[in-house]
Amino acid sequence: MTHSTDAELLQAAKDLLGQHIVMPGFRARIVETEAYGPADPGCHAYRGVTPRTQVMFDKPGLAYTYFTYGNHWMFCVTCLKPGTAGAILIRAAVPIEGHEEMRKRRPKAKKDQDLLNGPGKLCAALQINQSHYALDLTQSNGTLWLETGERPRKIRTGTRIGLAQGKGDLLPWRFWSAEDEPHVSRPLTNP
DNA sequence: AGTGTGATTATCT
DNA sequence: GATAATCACACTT
Repeated sequence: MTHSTDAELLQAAKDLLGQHIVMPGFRARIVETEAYGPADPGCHAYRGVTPRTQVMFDKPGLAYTYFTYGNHWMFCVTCLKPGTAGAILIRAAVPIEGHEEMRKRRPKAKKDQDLLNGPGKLCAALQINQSHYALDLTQSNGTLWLETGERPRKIRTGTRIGLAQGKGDLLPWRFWSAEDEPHVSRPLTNP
C-alpha cells in the first residue's frame, strides 16, 4: 500500500536480473523475475503468517521455496525488511555451468534455452526444493546462493503470469532482460 | 503460433 | 473440499 515499499520491492526485482544462481557444479544467470509484495492479493503472504509464508516476513535475501500444482517447485528470494512480506519469484535463467546434468534432469528440453525458461523448469533442472527453504542466499553456503553478475543493458516489463488472485490489477511487476529474450518464459506478452 | 486440458499434492478454508 | 506464482502435450489455425 505504501509507495516507498513498492519502489523497494520493484527495485529488488530489477536488481536480481543478471545475478548468478550458484550451486556446486551449477551456475545460471537470472533473466526474468516477478515481484510479490504486501497488500498484494496475488502474494501468498497476503493473508498473513502461515508455516509456508513465514519466511517472507523474515529478513531479505532468504530463499522462499514452495510446491504447487501437485508437480512443481518455485524459487523466490525475500526482499523487504523483517515484518514486511515481500518476495521475488525467479522465473527464468541462462545456463552457464552444469548443462549436462541439467539435461539429465530435464530430458524433455530440446535446446539449452529450454532448460531454465520457467520457474518450475528452473527448479527441476537445479533440484531446488523444500530443503532450501529459508536458506540465506547472500553468502556462499556451499548449497545454494547468489553472486553479483552482469546487469542487463535494457529491462522490459509486463504483467504477471498465471495468477488466480491479483491479476485484475494488471501490475507491471514482471521484469526481464531484453537481450536475453530467447531464454525468458512464454508468453512474452500477457493480455 | 495459439488454445485447452490433465497431472497431482501441500496448503488453507 | 477447493485451490494453485506450472508444465507438457494434444489439438487447431
